[in-house]
Amino acid sequence: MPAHNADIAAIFDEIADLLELQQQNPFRIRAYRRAAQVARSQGRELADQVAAGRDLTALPGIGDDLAAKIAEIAATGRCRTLDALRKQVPPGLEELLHLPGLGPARVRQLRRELRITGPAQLKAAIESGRLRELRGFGPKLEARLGEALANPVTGHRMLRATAAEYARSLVAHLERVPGVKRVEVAGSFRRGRDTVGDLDLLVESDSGGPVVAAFTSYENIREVLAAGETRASIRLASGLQVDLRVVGKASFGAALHYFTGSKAHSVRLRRLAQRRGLKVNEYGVFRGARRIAGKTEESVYASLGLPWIAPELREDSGEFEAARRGALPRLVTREDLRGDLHAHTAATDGSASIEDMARAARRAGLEYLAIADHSRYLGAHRGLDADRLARQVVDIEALAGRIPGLTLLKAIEVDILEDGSLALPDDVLRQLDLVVGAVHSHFDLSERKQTARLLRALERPHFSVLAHPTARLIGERPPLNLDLERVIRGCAERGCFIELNSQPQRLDLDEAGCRLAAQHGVLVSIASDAHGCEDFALLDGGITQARRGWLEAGAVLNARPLKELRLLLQRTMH
DNA sequence: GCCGTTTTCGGCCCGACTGTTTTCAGTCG
Repeated sequence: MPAHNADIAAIFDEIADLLELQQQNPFRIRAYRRAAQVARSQGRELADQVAAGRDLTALPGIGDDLAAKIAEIAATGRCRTLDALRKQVPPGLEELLHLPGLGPARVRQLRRELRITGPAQLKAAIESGRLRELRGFGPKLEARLGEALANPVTGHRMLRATAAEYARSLVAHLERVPGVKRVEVAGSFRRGRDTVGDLDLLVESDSGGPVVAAFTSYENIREVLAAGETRASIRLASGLQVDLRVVGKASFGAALHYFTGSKAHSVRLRRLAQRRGLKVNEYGVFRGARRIAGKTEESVYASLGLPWIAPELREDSGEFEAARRGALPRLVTREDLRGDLHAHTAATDGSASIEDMARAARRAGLEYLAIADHSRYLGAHRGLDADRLARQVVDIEALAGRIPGLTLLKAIEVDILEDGSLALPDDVLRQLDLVVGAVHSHFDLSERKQTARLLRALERPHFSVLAHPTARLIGERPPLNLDLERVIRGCAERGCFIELNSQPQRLDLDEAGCRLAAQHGVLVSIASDAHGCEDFALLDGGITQARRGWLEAGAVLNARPLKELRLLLQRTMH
């Protein structure tokens, strides 16, 4: 089985955990953690890069040793270093390491003094009262560990769109506190990740006390995890953890930068500063005791000779190198979008008429809209067959010119069947402006079969855009077993396009897929997949994801003017 | 284990909060 980047990352993270338990050189441990991060953020499969003979030591944080380990994992799916470590460390210790409040030092202490090597023994030690006799373990830690053992970590991440609702009301709550001048959501939310593990709120105020007090007395709190002068953490009833920091005006930019992260990006920035004899912390950039920057993020970057880097790019996955070369992308914005190539109506599972959807699209600032309702396929209710599609085409044509500033395009979201054929015949598809193809069944084929299925679909005479390419539903359904790079190459060869579906649960392509598409010159259709008039707002989420994937307007199909779009689509409809 | 406009060895990001201490180690972000 070929090793994917996520597999490589998991192996490096586990090596780091095990080395930590053995109290090895912390910088060696950090190197493995960094490598895991780098592997995860790669757009292209490392295994493919190895096969293509690429020198992996060109990647940040990857030297001769780690490059060799990546090659080993790519070739064998295993890593001898990890295999050896696993023999030296009892398997339960790693589980203990992931409990809140336990780090390597305490896990080693548990093993040394109580012979505890796993969760079950820890539980027994708590129940027998032996745990609290250990130096450094008191009643609070005991209670916290007992809790964690009783309720195994959900570790669940929340959809960004869901977290946004909590963020909105928390921000409004804090903005009402006297003395608060500014509130920003930082963290992975600001970086635009599709899911967030927690919310990080940053407040500008001269005194932290009242802000912390207001924060920790917010309504839906399950528990206050920590509360100091300038910092506090709460857990909401929903389980969402929210962290607060309060800083003064002179530090706001530095703090916003620091709490936006990512950690890898921040660490990299601090190292750059260090080499220049500067120190960066959340209060500013310092030369000795003198603050030389920090009021704005721009000032922080500028003090290091760098242009401001957009939050979506801050993953230490090439943005520093690009910034130094003056080659940062001009990321696509919502204003760049001229149309939307995937929307539904009440004819299938949408809620509005063609005309209402068209007017809503116009209100959302779009110039063209493709009506792409579902085709009928096995088991689907109300999908369009050839006759109903023909009638819808007539309806769409009847609206031509009736909605000022908006052009309707005739399309279909046609099912890709198990064998790669499409659910409607060629002579029906031919009458449309574009064909959007999608997988809605047979999600569990092998990688070989699934890849072949999609490649066959792309080869159909009428096929324009591959919709939600991996069919993932975040937190519900994993992505298809797919050689995505092979499929993207297929799109390039065939002149087809690939979709970034903006539904919050899909956001499919992901950021790595976006980078792959751009590398292969395949234009991305950022689509709302709207099922109602309000759904064009979802395009914002798609744009955020596209920005995380380094996409510029030139790489986005529906940023093209209508005339140009028509030419591109015609080539897919011969 | 990585890395270099202070280079091939000697460094490696930084601070707040907690719990348990009695001056601080460990954890966390």
